Amino acid sequence: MEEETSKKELVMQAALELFSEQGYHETSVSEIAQRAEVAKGTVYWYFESKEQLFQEIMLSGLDNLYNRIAEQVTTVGGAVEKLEIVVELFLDFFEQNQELARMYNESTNTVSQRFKEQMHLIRENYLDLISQIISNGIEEGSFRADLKTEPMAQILLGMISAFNPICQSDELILASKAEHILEIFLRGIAE
Amino acid sequence: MEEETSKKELVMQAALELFSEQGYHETSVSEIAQRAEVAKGTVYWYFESKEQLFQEIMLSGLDNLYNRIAEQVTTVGGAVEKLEIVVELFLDFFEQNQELARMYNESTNTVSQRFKEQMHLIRENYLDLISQIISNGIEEGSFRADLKTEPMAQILLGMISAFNPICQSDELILASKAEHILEIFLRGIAE
Amino acid sequence: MEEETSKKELVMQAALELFSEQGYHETSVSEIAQRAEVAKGTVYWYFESKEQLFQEIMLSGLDNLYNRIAEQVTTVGGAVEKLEIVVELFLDFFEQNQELARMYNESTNTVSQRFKEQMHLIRENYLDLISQIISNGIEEGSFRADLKTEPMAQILLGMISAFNPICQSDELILASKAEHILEIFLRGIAE
Amino acid sequence: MEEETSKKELVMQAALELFSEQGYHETSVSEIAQRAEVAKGTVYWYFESKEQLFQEIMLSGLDNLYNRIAEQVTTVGGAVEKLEIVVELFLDFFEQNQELARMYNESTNTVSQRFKEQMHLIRENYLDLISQIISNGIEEGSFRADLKTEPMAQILLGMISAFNPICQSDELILASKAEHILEIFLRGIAE
DNA sequence: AATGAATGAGTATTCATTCAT
DNA sequence: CATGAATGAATACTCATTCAT
Repeated sequence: MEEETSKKELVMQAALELFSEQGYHETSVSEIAQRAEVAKGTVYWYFESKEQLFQEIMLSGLDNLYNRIAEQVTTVGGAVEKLEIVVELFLDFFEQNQELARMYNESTNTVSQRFKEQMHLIRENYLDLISQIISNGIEEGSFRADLKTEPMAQILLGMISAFNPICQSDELILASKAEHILEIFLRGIAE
Repeated sequence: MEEETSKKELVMQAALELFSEQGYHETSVSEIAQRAEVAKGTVYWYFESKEQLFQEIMLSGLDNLYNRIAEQVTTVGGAVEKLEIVVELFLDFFEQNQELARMYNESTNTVSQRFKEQMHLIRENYLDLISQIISNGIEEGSFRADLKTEPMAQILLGMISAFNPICQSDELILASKAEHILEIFLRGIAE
Repeated sequence: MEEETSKKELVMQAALELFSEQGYHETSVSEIAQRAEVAKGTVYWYFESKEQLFQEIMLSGLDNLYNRIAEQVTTVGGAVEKLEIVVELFLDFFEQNQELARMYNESTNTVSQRFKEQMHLIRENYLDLISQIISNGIEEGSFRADLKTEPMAQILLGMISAFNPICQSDELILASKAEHILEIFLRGIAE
Repeated sequence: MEEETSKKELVMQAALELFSEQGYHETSVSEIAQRAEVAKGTVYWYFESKEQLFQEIMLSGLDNLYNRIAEQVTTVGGAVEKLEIVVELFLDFFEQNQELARMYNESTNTVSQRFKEQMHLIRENYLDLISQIISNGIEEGSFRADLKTEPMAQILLGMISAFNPICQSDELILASKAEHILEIFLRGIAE
C-alpha cells in the first residue's frame, strides 16, 4: 500500500550513486540493478538503454537546480544579492551532487548528439539567467556599463566550476568559496 | 633511411587524434593501430596498456604547456604582465589542443589512482606557479594584500576553463577571451 | 455488446501476420500482443507458450486445407479430375497463405519434437489422400499399373511446392502453374 | 608446419554441424566455438557475425554443388543423360548435406535482403542450367516442342526437393528416388 | 622491433514467462 | 478474463591483451 519508493526511483538513485562513484563506463547495468535491488530487466522496463538512464538522471538533476535558482533569485531585489544566491546555490549543488558534477564532465564524449544539444540548452538557460541579472545590475548602476553580459556570465560559471570539488584538493568551506568568488567577480564588474 | 617519425610517435599522434575525436572508451586499440598504420602488437611494444598510452599523452601535453608558461613568464617583469601571459598561453593551448582539454575532462573517472595523482600534481604545479605570481604582485603593491593566493589561482584557472572551446557555443576570438578574463580578474584583485 | 472477434482470434490473426512477415524468432510476444491490441498477459491466458500459439496456427491452417481438399475431391468422379482439384486447391492455398507456407518451411528446426510429429502426421494424411487417388486411377485404368503410389504422391507434392510463391521469382498465374504441373505429372503417370 | 585444418575451417565445420543438428537460432556462437575448440573471439576474427558465418556456409555449399553438376553434365551427350546426372547429383547432395538442405528452408526469413538475393541468384543459376538442358533436348527431338523450359526446370527442382530427406518419412534408397523422379519427369516431357 | 592470429572475460540488451491486482 | 510490471536466463558481440613467429 505504501510502496515508499517506486522502482524507477530506486534505479535512478542506484545509478546516480554508482555513476558518480565509478564513472559511467565503469558501471555495469547489472551493478545498478543489484544496488537498486531489482532485476536487470526492470532497468530496461523503465529506461530504453543505459545511456537514456544516464541522460534522464543528468537532465533531471540540472533542471532541479535551475528551477531552485530561478525561484530563489526572485526573492531578493538587487543584482548583487541575486548573484550571491546563484553562486551559493551552485556551490551547494556541487557539494551535494559531486556525482552529477563529475558525470557532467565525463559525459562530453560519451553520449548522443541529441543529449549534447539538451545539455547545451540547459547551459544556455543558466547563462541567460545570469546574463539577465548582470544586465539588471548595469541598469541599476551597480555594474559597469561597458561589460558584455554574456562573457561575464560565462566567467562566473567558470569561477564557480573552479570550486567544483572534483577539481579541488584543499577543502575550503562552502561559505569561504562563495566569498572568494564574489569578492573577485563583484569587484571586477562593479561600477 | 630517414624514418621521419618514429612508430612510437605515430601511435601517440593517432591516439591523441582518436581519443579527442571520440573519447577514451569509444576508441579501441585496433583503431589506434590502424590510424597509425602499425600492427596492434606494436602499440603494446611501446606502451604497457591502453591506459598508459593515454596517460603518456596527457602528461606530456600538459608538461609541455607548463614548461612553455614557466619559461615565458620569466621574460617579463610585472605580475600583471605575467598573468596576461598565463591566460594567453592557456587559452592558446586550449585552442590548439581541444583534444587534450576534452580528454582531461573525460578522464576524471576513467583512470587509475596513480594517474589521478599525477594529474593532481600537475594541476598543483600550475596553481603554485600562479599563486607565486599573485604573491609577487602583492609584494609589488599591484594586488590587494588581503587575498589568499591559492583560491585566487584556482579562480583564475576556472575563469580560463570557462572559455575552453568545449564548453562554449559562441565563438569569441582568443584575444577577446583573454581580455574579458583579465578585465574582471585584474580589476577584482587590484589594489 | 457484439464483441465481433474474440480476443483469442485477434491474437491468432496478429501472430499469423507477424510470423509470416518476420518469421517465428523475429517476432516477439510483445509485438503480437501489441498488434492484437491486447495485453501481453492475455496471450498467455489463451496459449501456454509462444510455441503453442505457433503450433495452433499452423495446425489449424493445414487442417482447414486438408478438409477442403478431402471434401471437394468427392464431388468429382475420375482420378484425373481429383488430382486437378488437389493441385488447384493447394496452389490456391499457397497463394492465399504465403504466410503459412513460409512458416512451414521455417519451422522445420524450430520447434518441439511433438510438433514435428504432428506436422509429419498431417503430411502423411496428404500423402495418403493423394496415394489413394492415384491408386484409384490405376484401378480405373487411367494410370500405369507399375507405379508405386507413395513416391508418386510425394513427387506431386514436390511439384506443387516448386510453385510455392516463396520459391519463385517469375509470376505465373495460378491456372498456368496448375497446367504445367498436371501436364507433366499426368502424362508421366498416364497409362 | 602441418596445421591440418585451419581454424576458419574448423569453425565452419562446427557451425555446419550444429546449425543442421539444431537449427540456426537454437545454436549459440559459444557452442560453435566450443565444438570447434577455438575461443569465441576466434569466430569473430573470421566472420563478422553469426549471420555472415551462416551465409558463408550456405553459399559455399551450394556453389560447390553447382560446379560439380555443371562439370559432370558436359561429360555426357544427350539431354536425357544430362538430366539424370542433375537429379542424381542433387539427391546425393541432399543425402550428404541434410544440414544445408534444412538450413536452406529455415533461412527464408532469418536473413538479410542481400543474402536472399544471393540465394535467389544461385537458384536462378540452377534453373538456367536445367532450362538449357531441356532446351537442348527439344532441339534434339527428345522432348516436346510445346514446353516452356523455365517452368519445367522449376518442376524438376520441386520433384527433387520432394525427396529431400527432411520432408520424407520412409527411406527410399537414392537410386530409387532418382528412378521415380526421372520416370515421371522424362515421360512427362518426352516427345 | 614488429606482426596479427588467437584469446576469453565482460557487457548491454532481449524476451518468454509469471503473477499480483 | 485481462492487465502490465517485474523477472532473470540467455546471447551476440567487443576489445584489451598475449605470444609465437
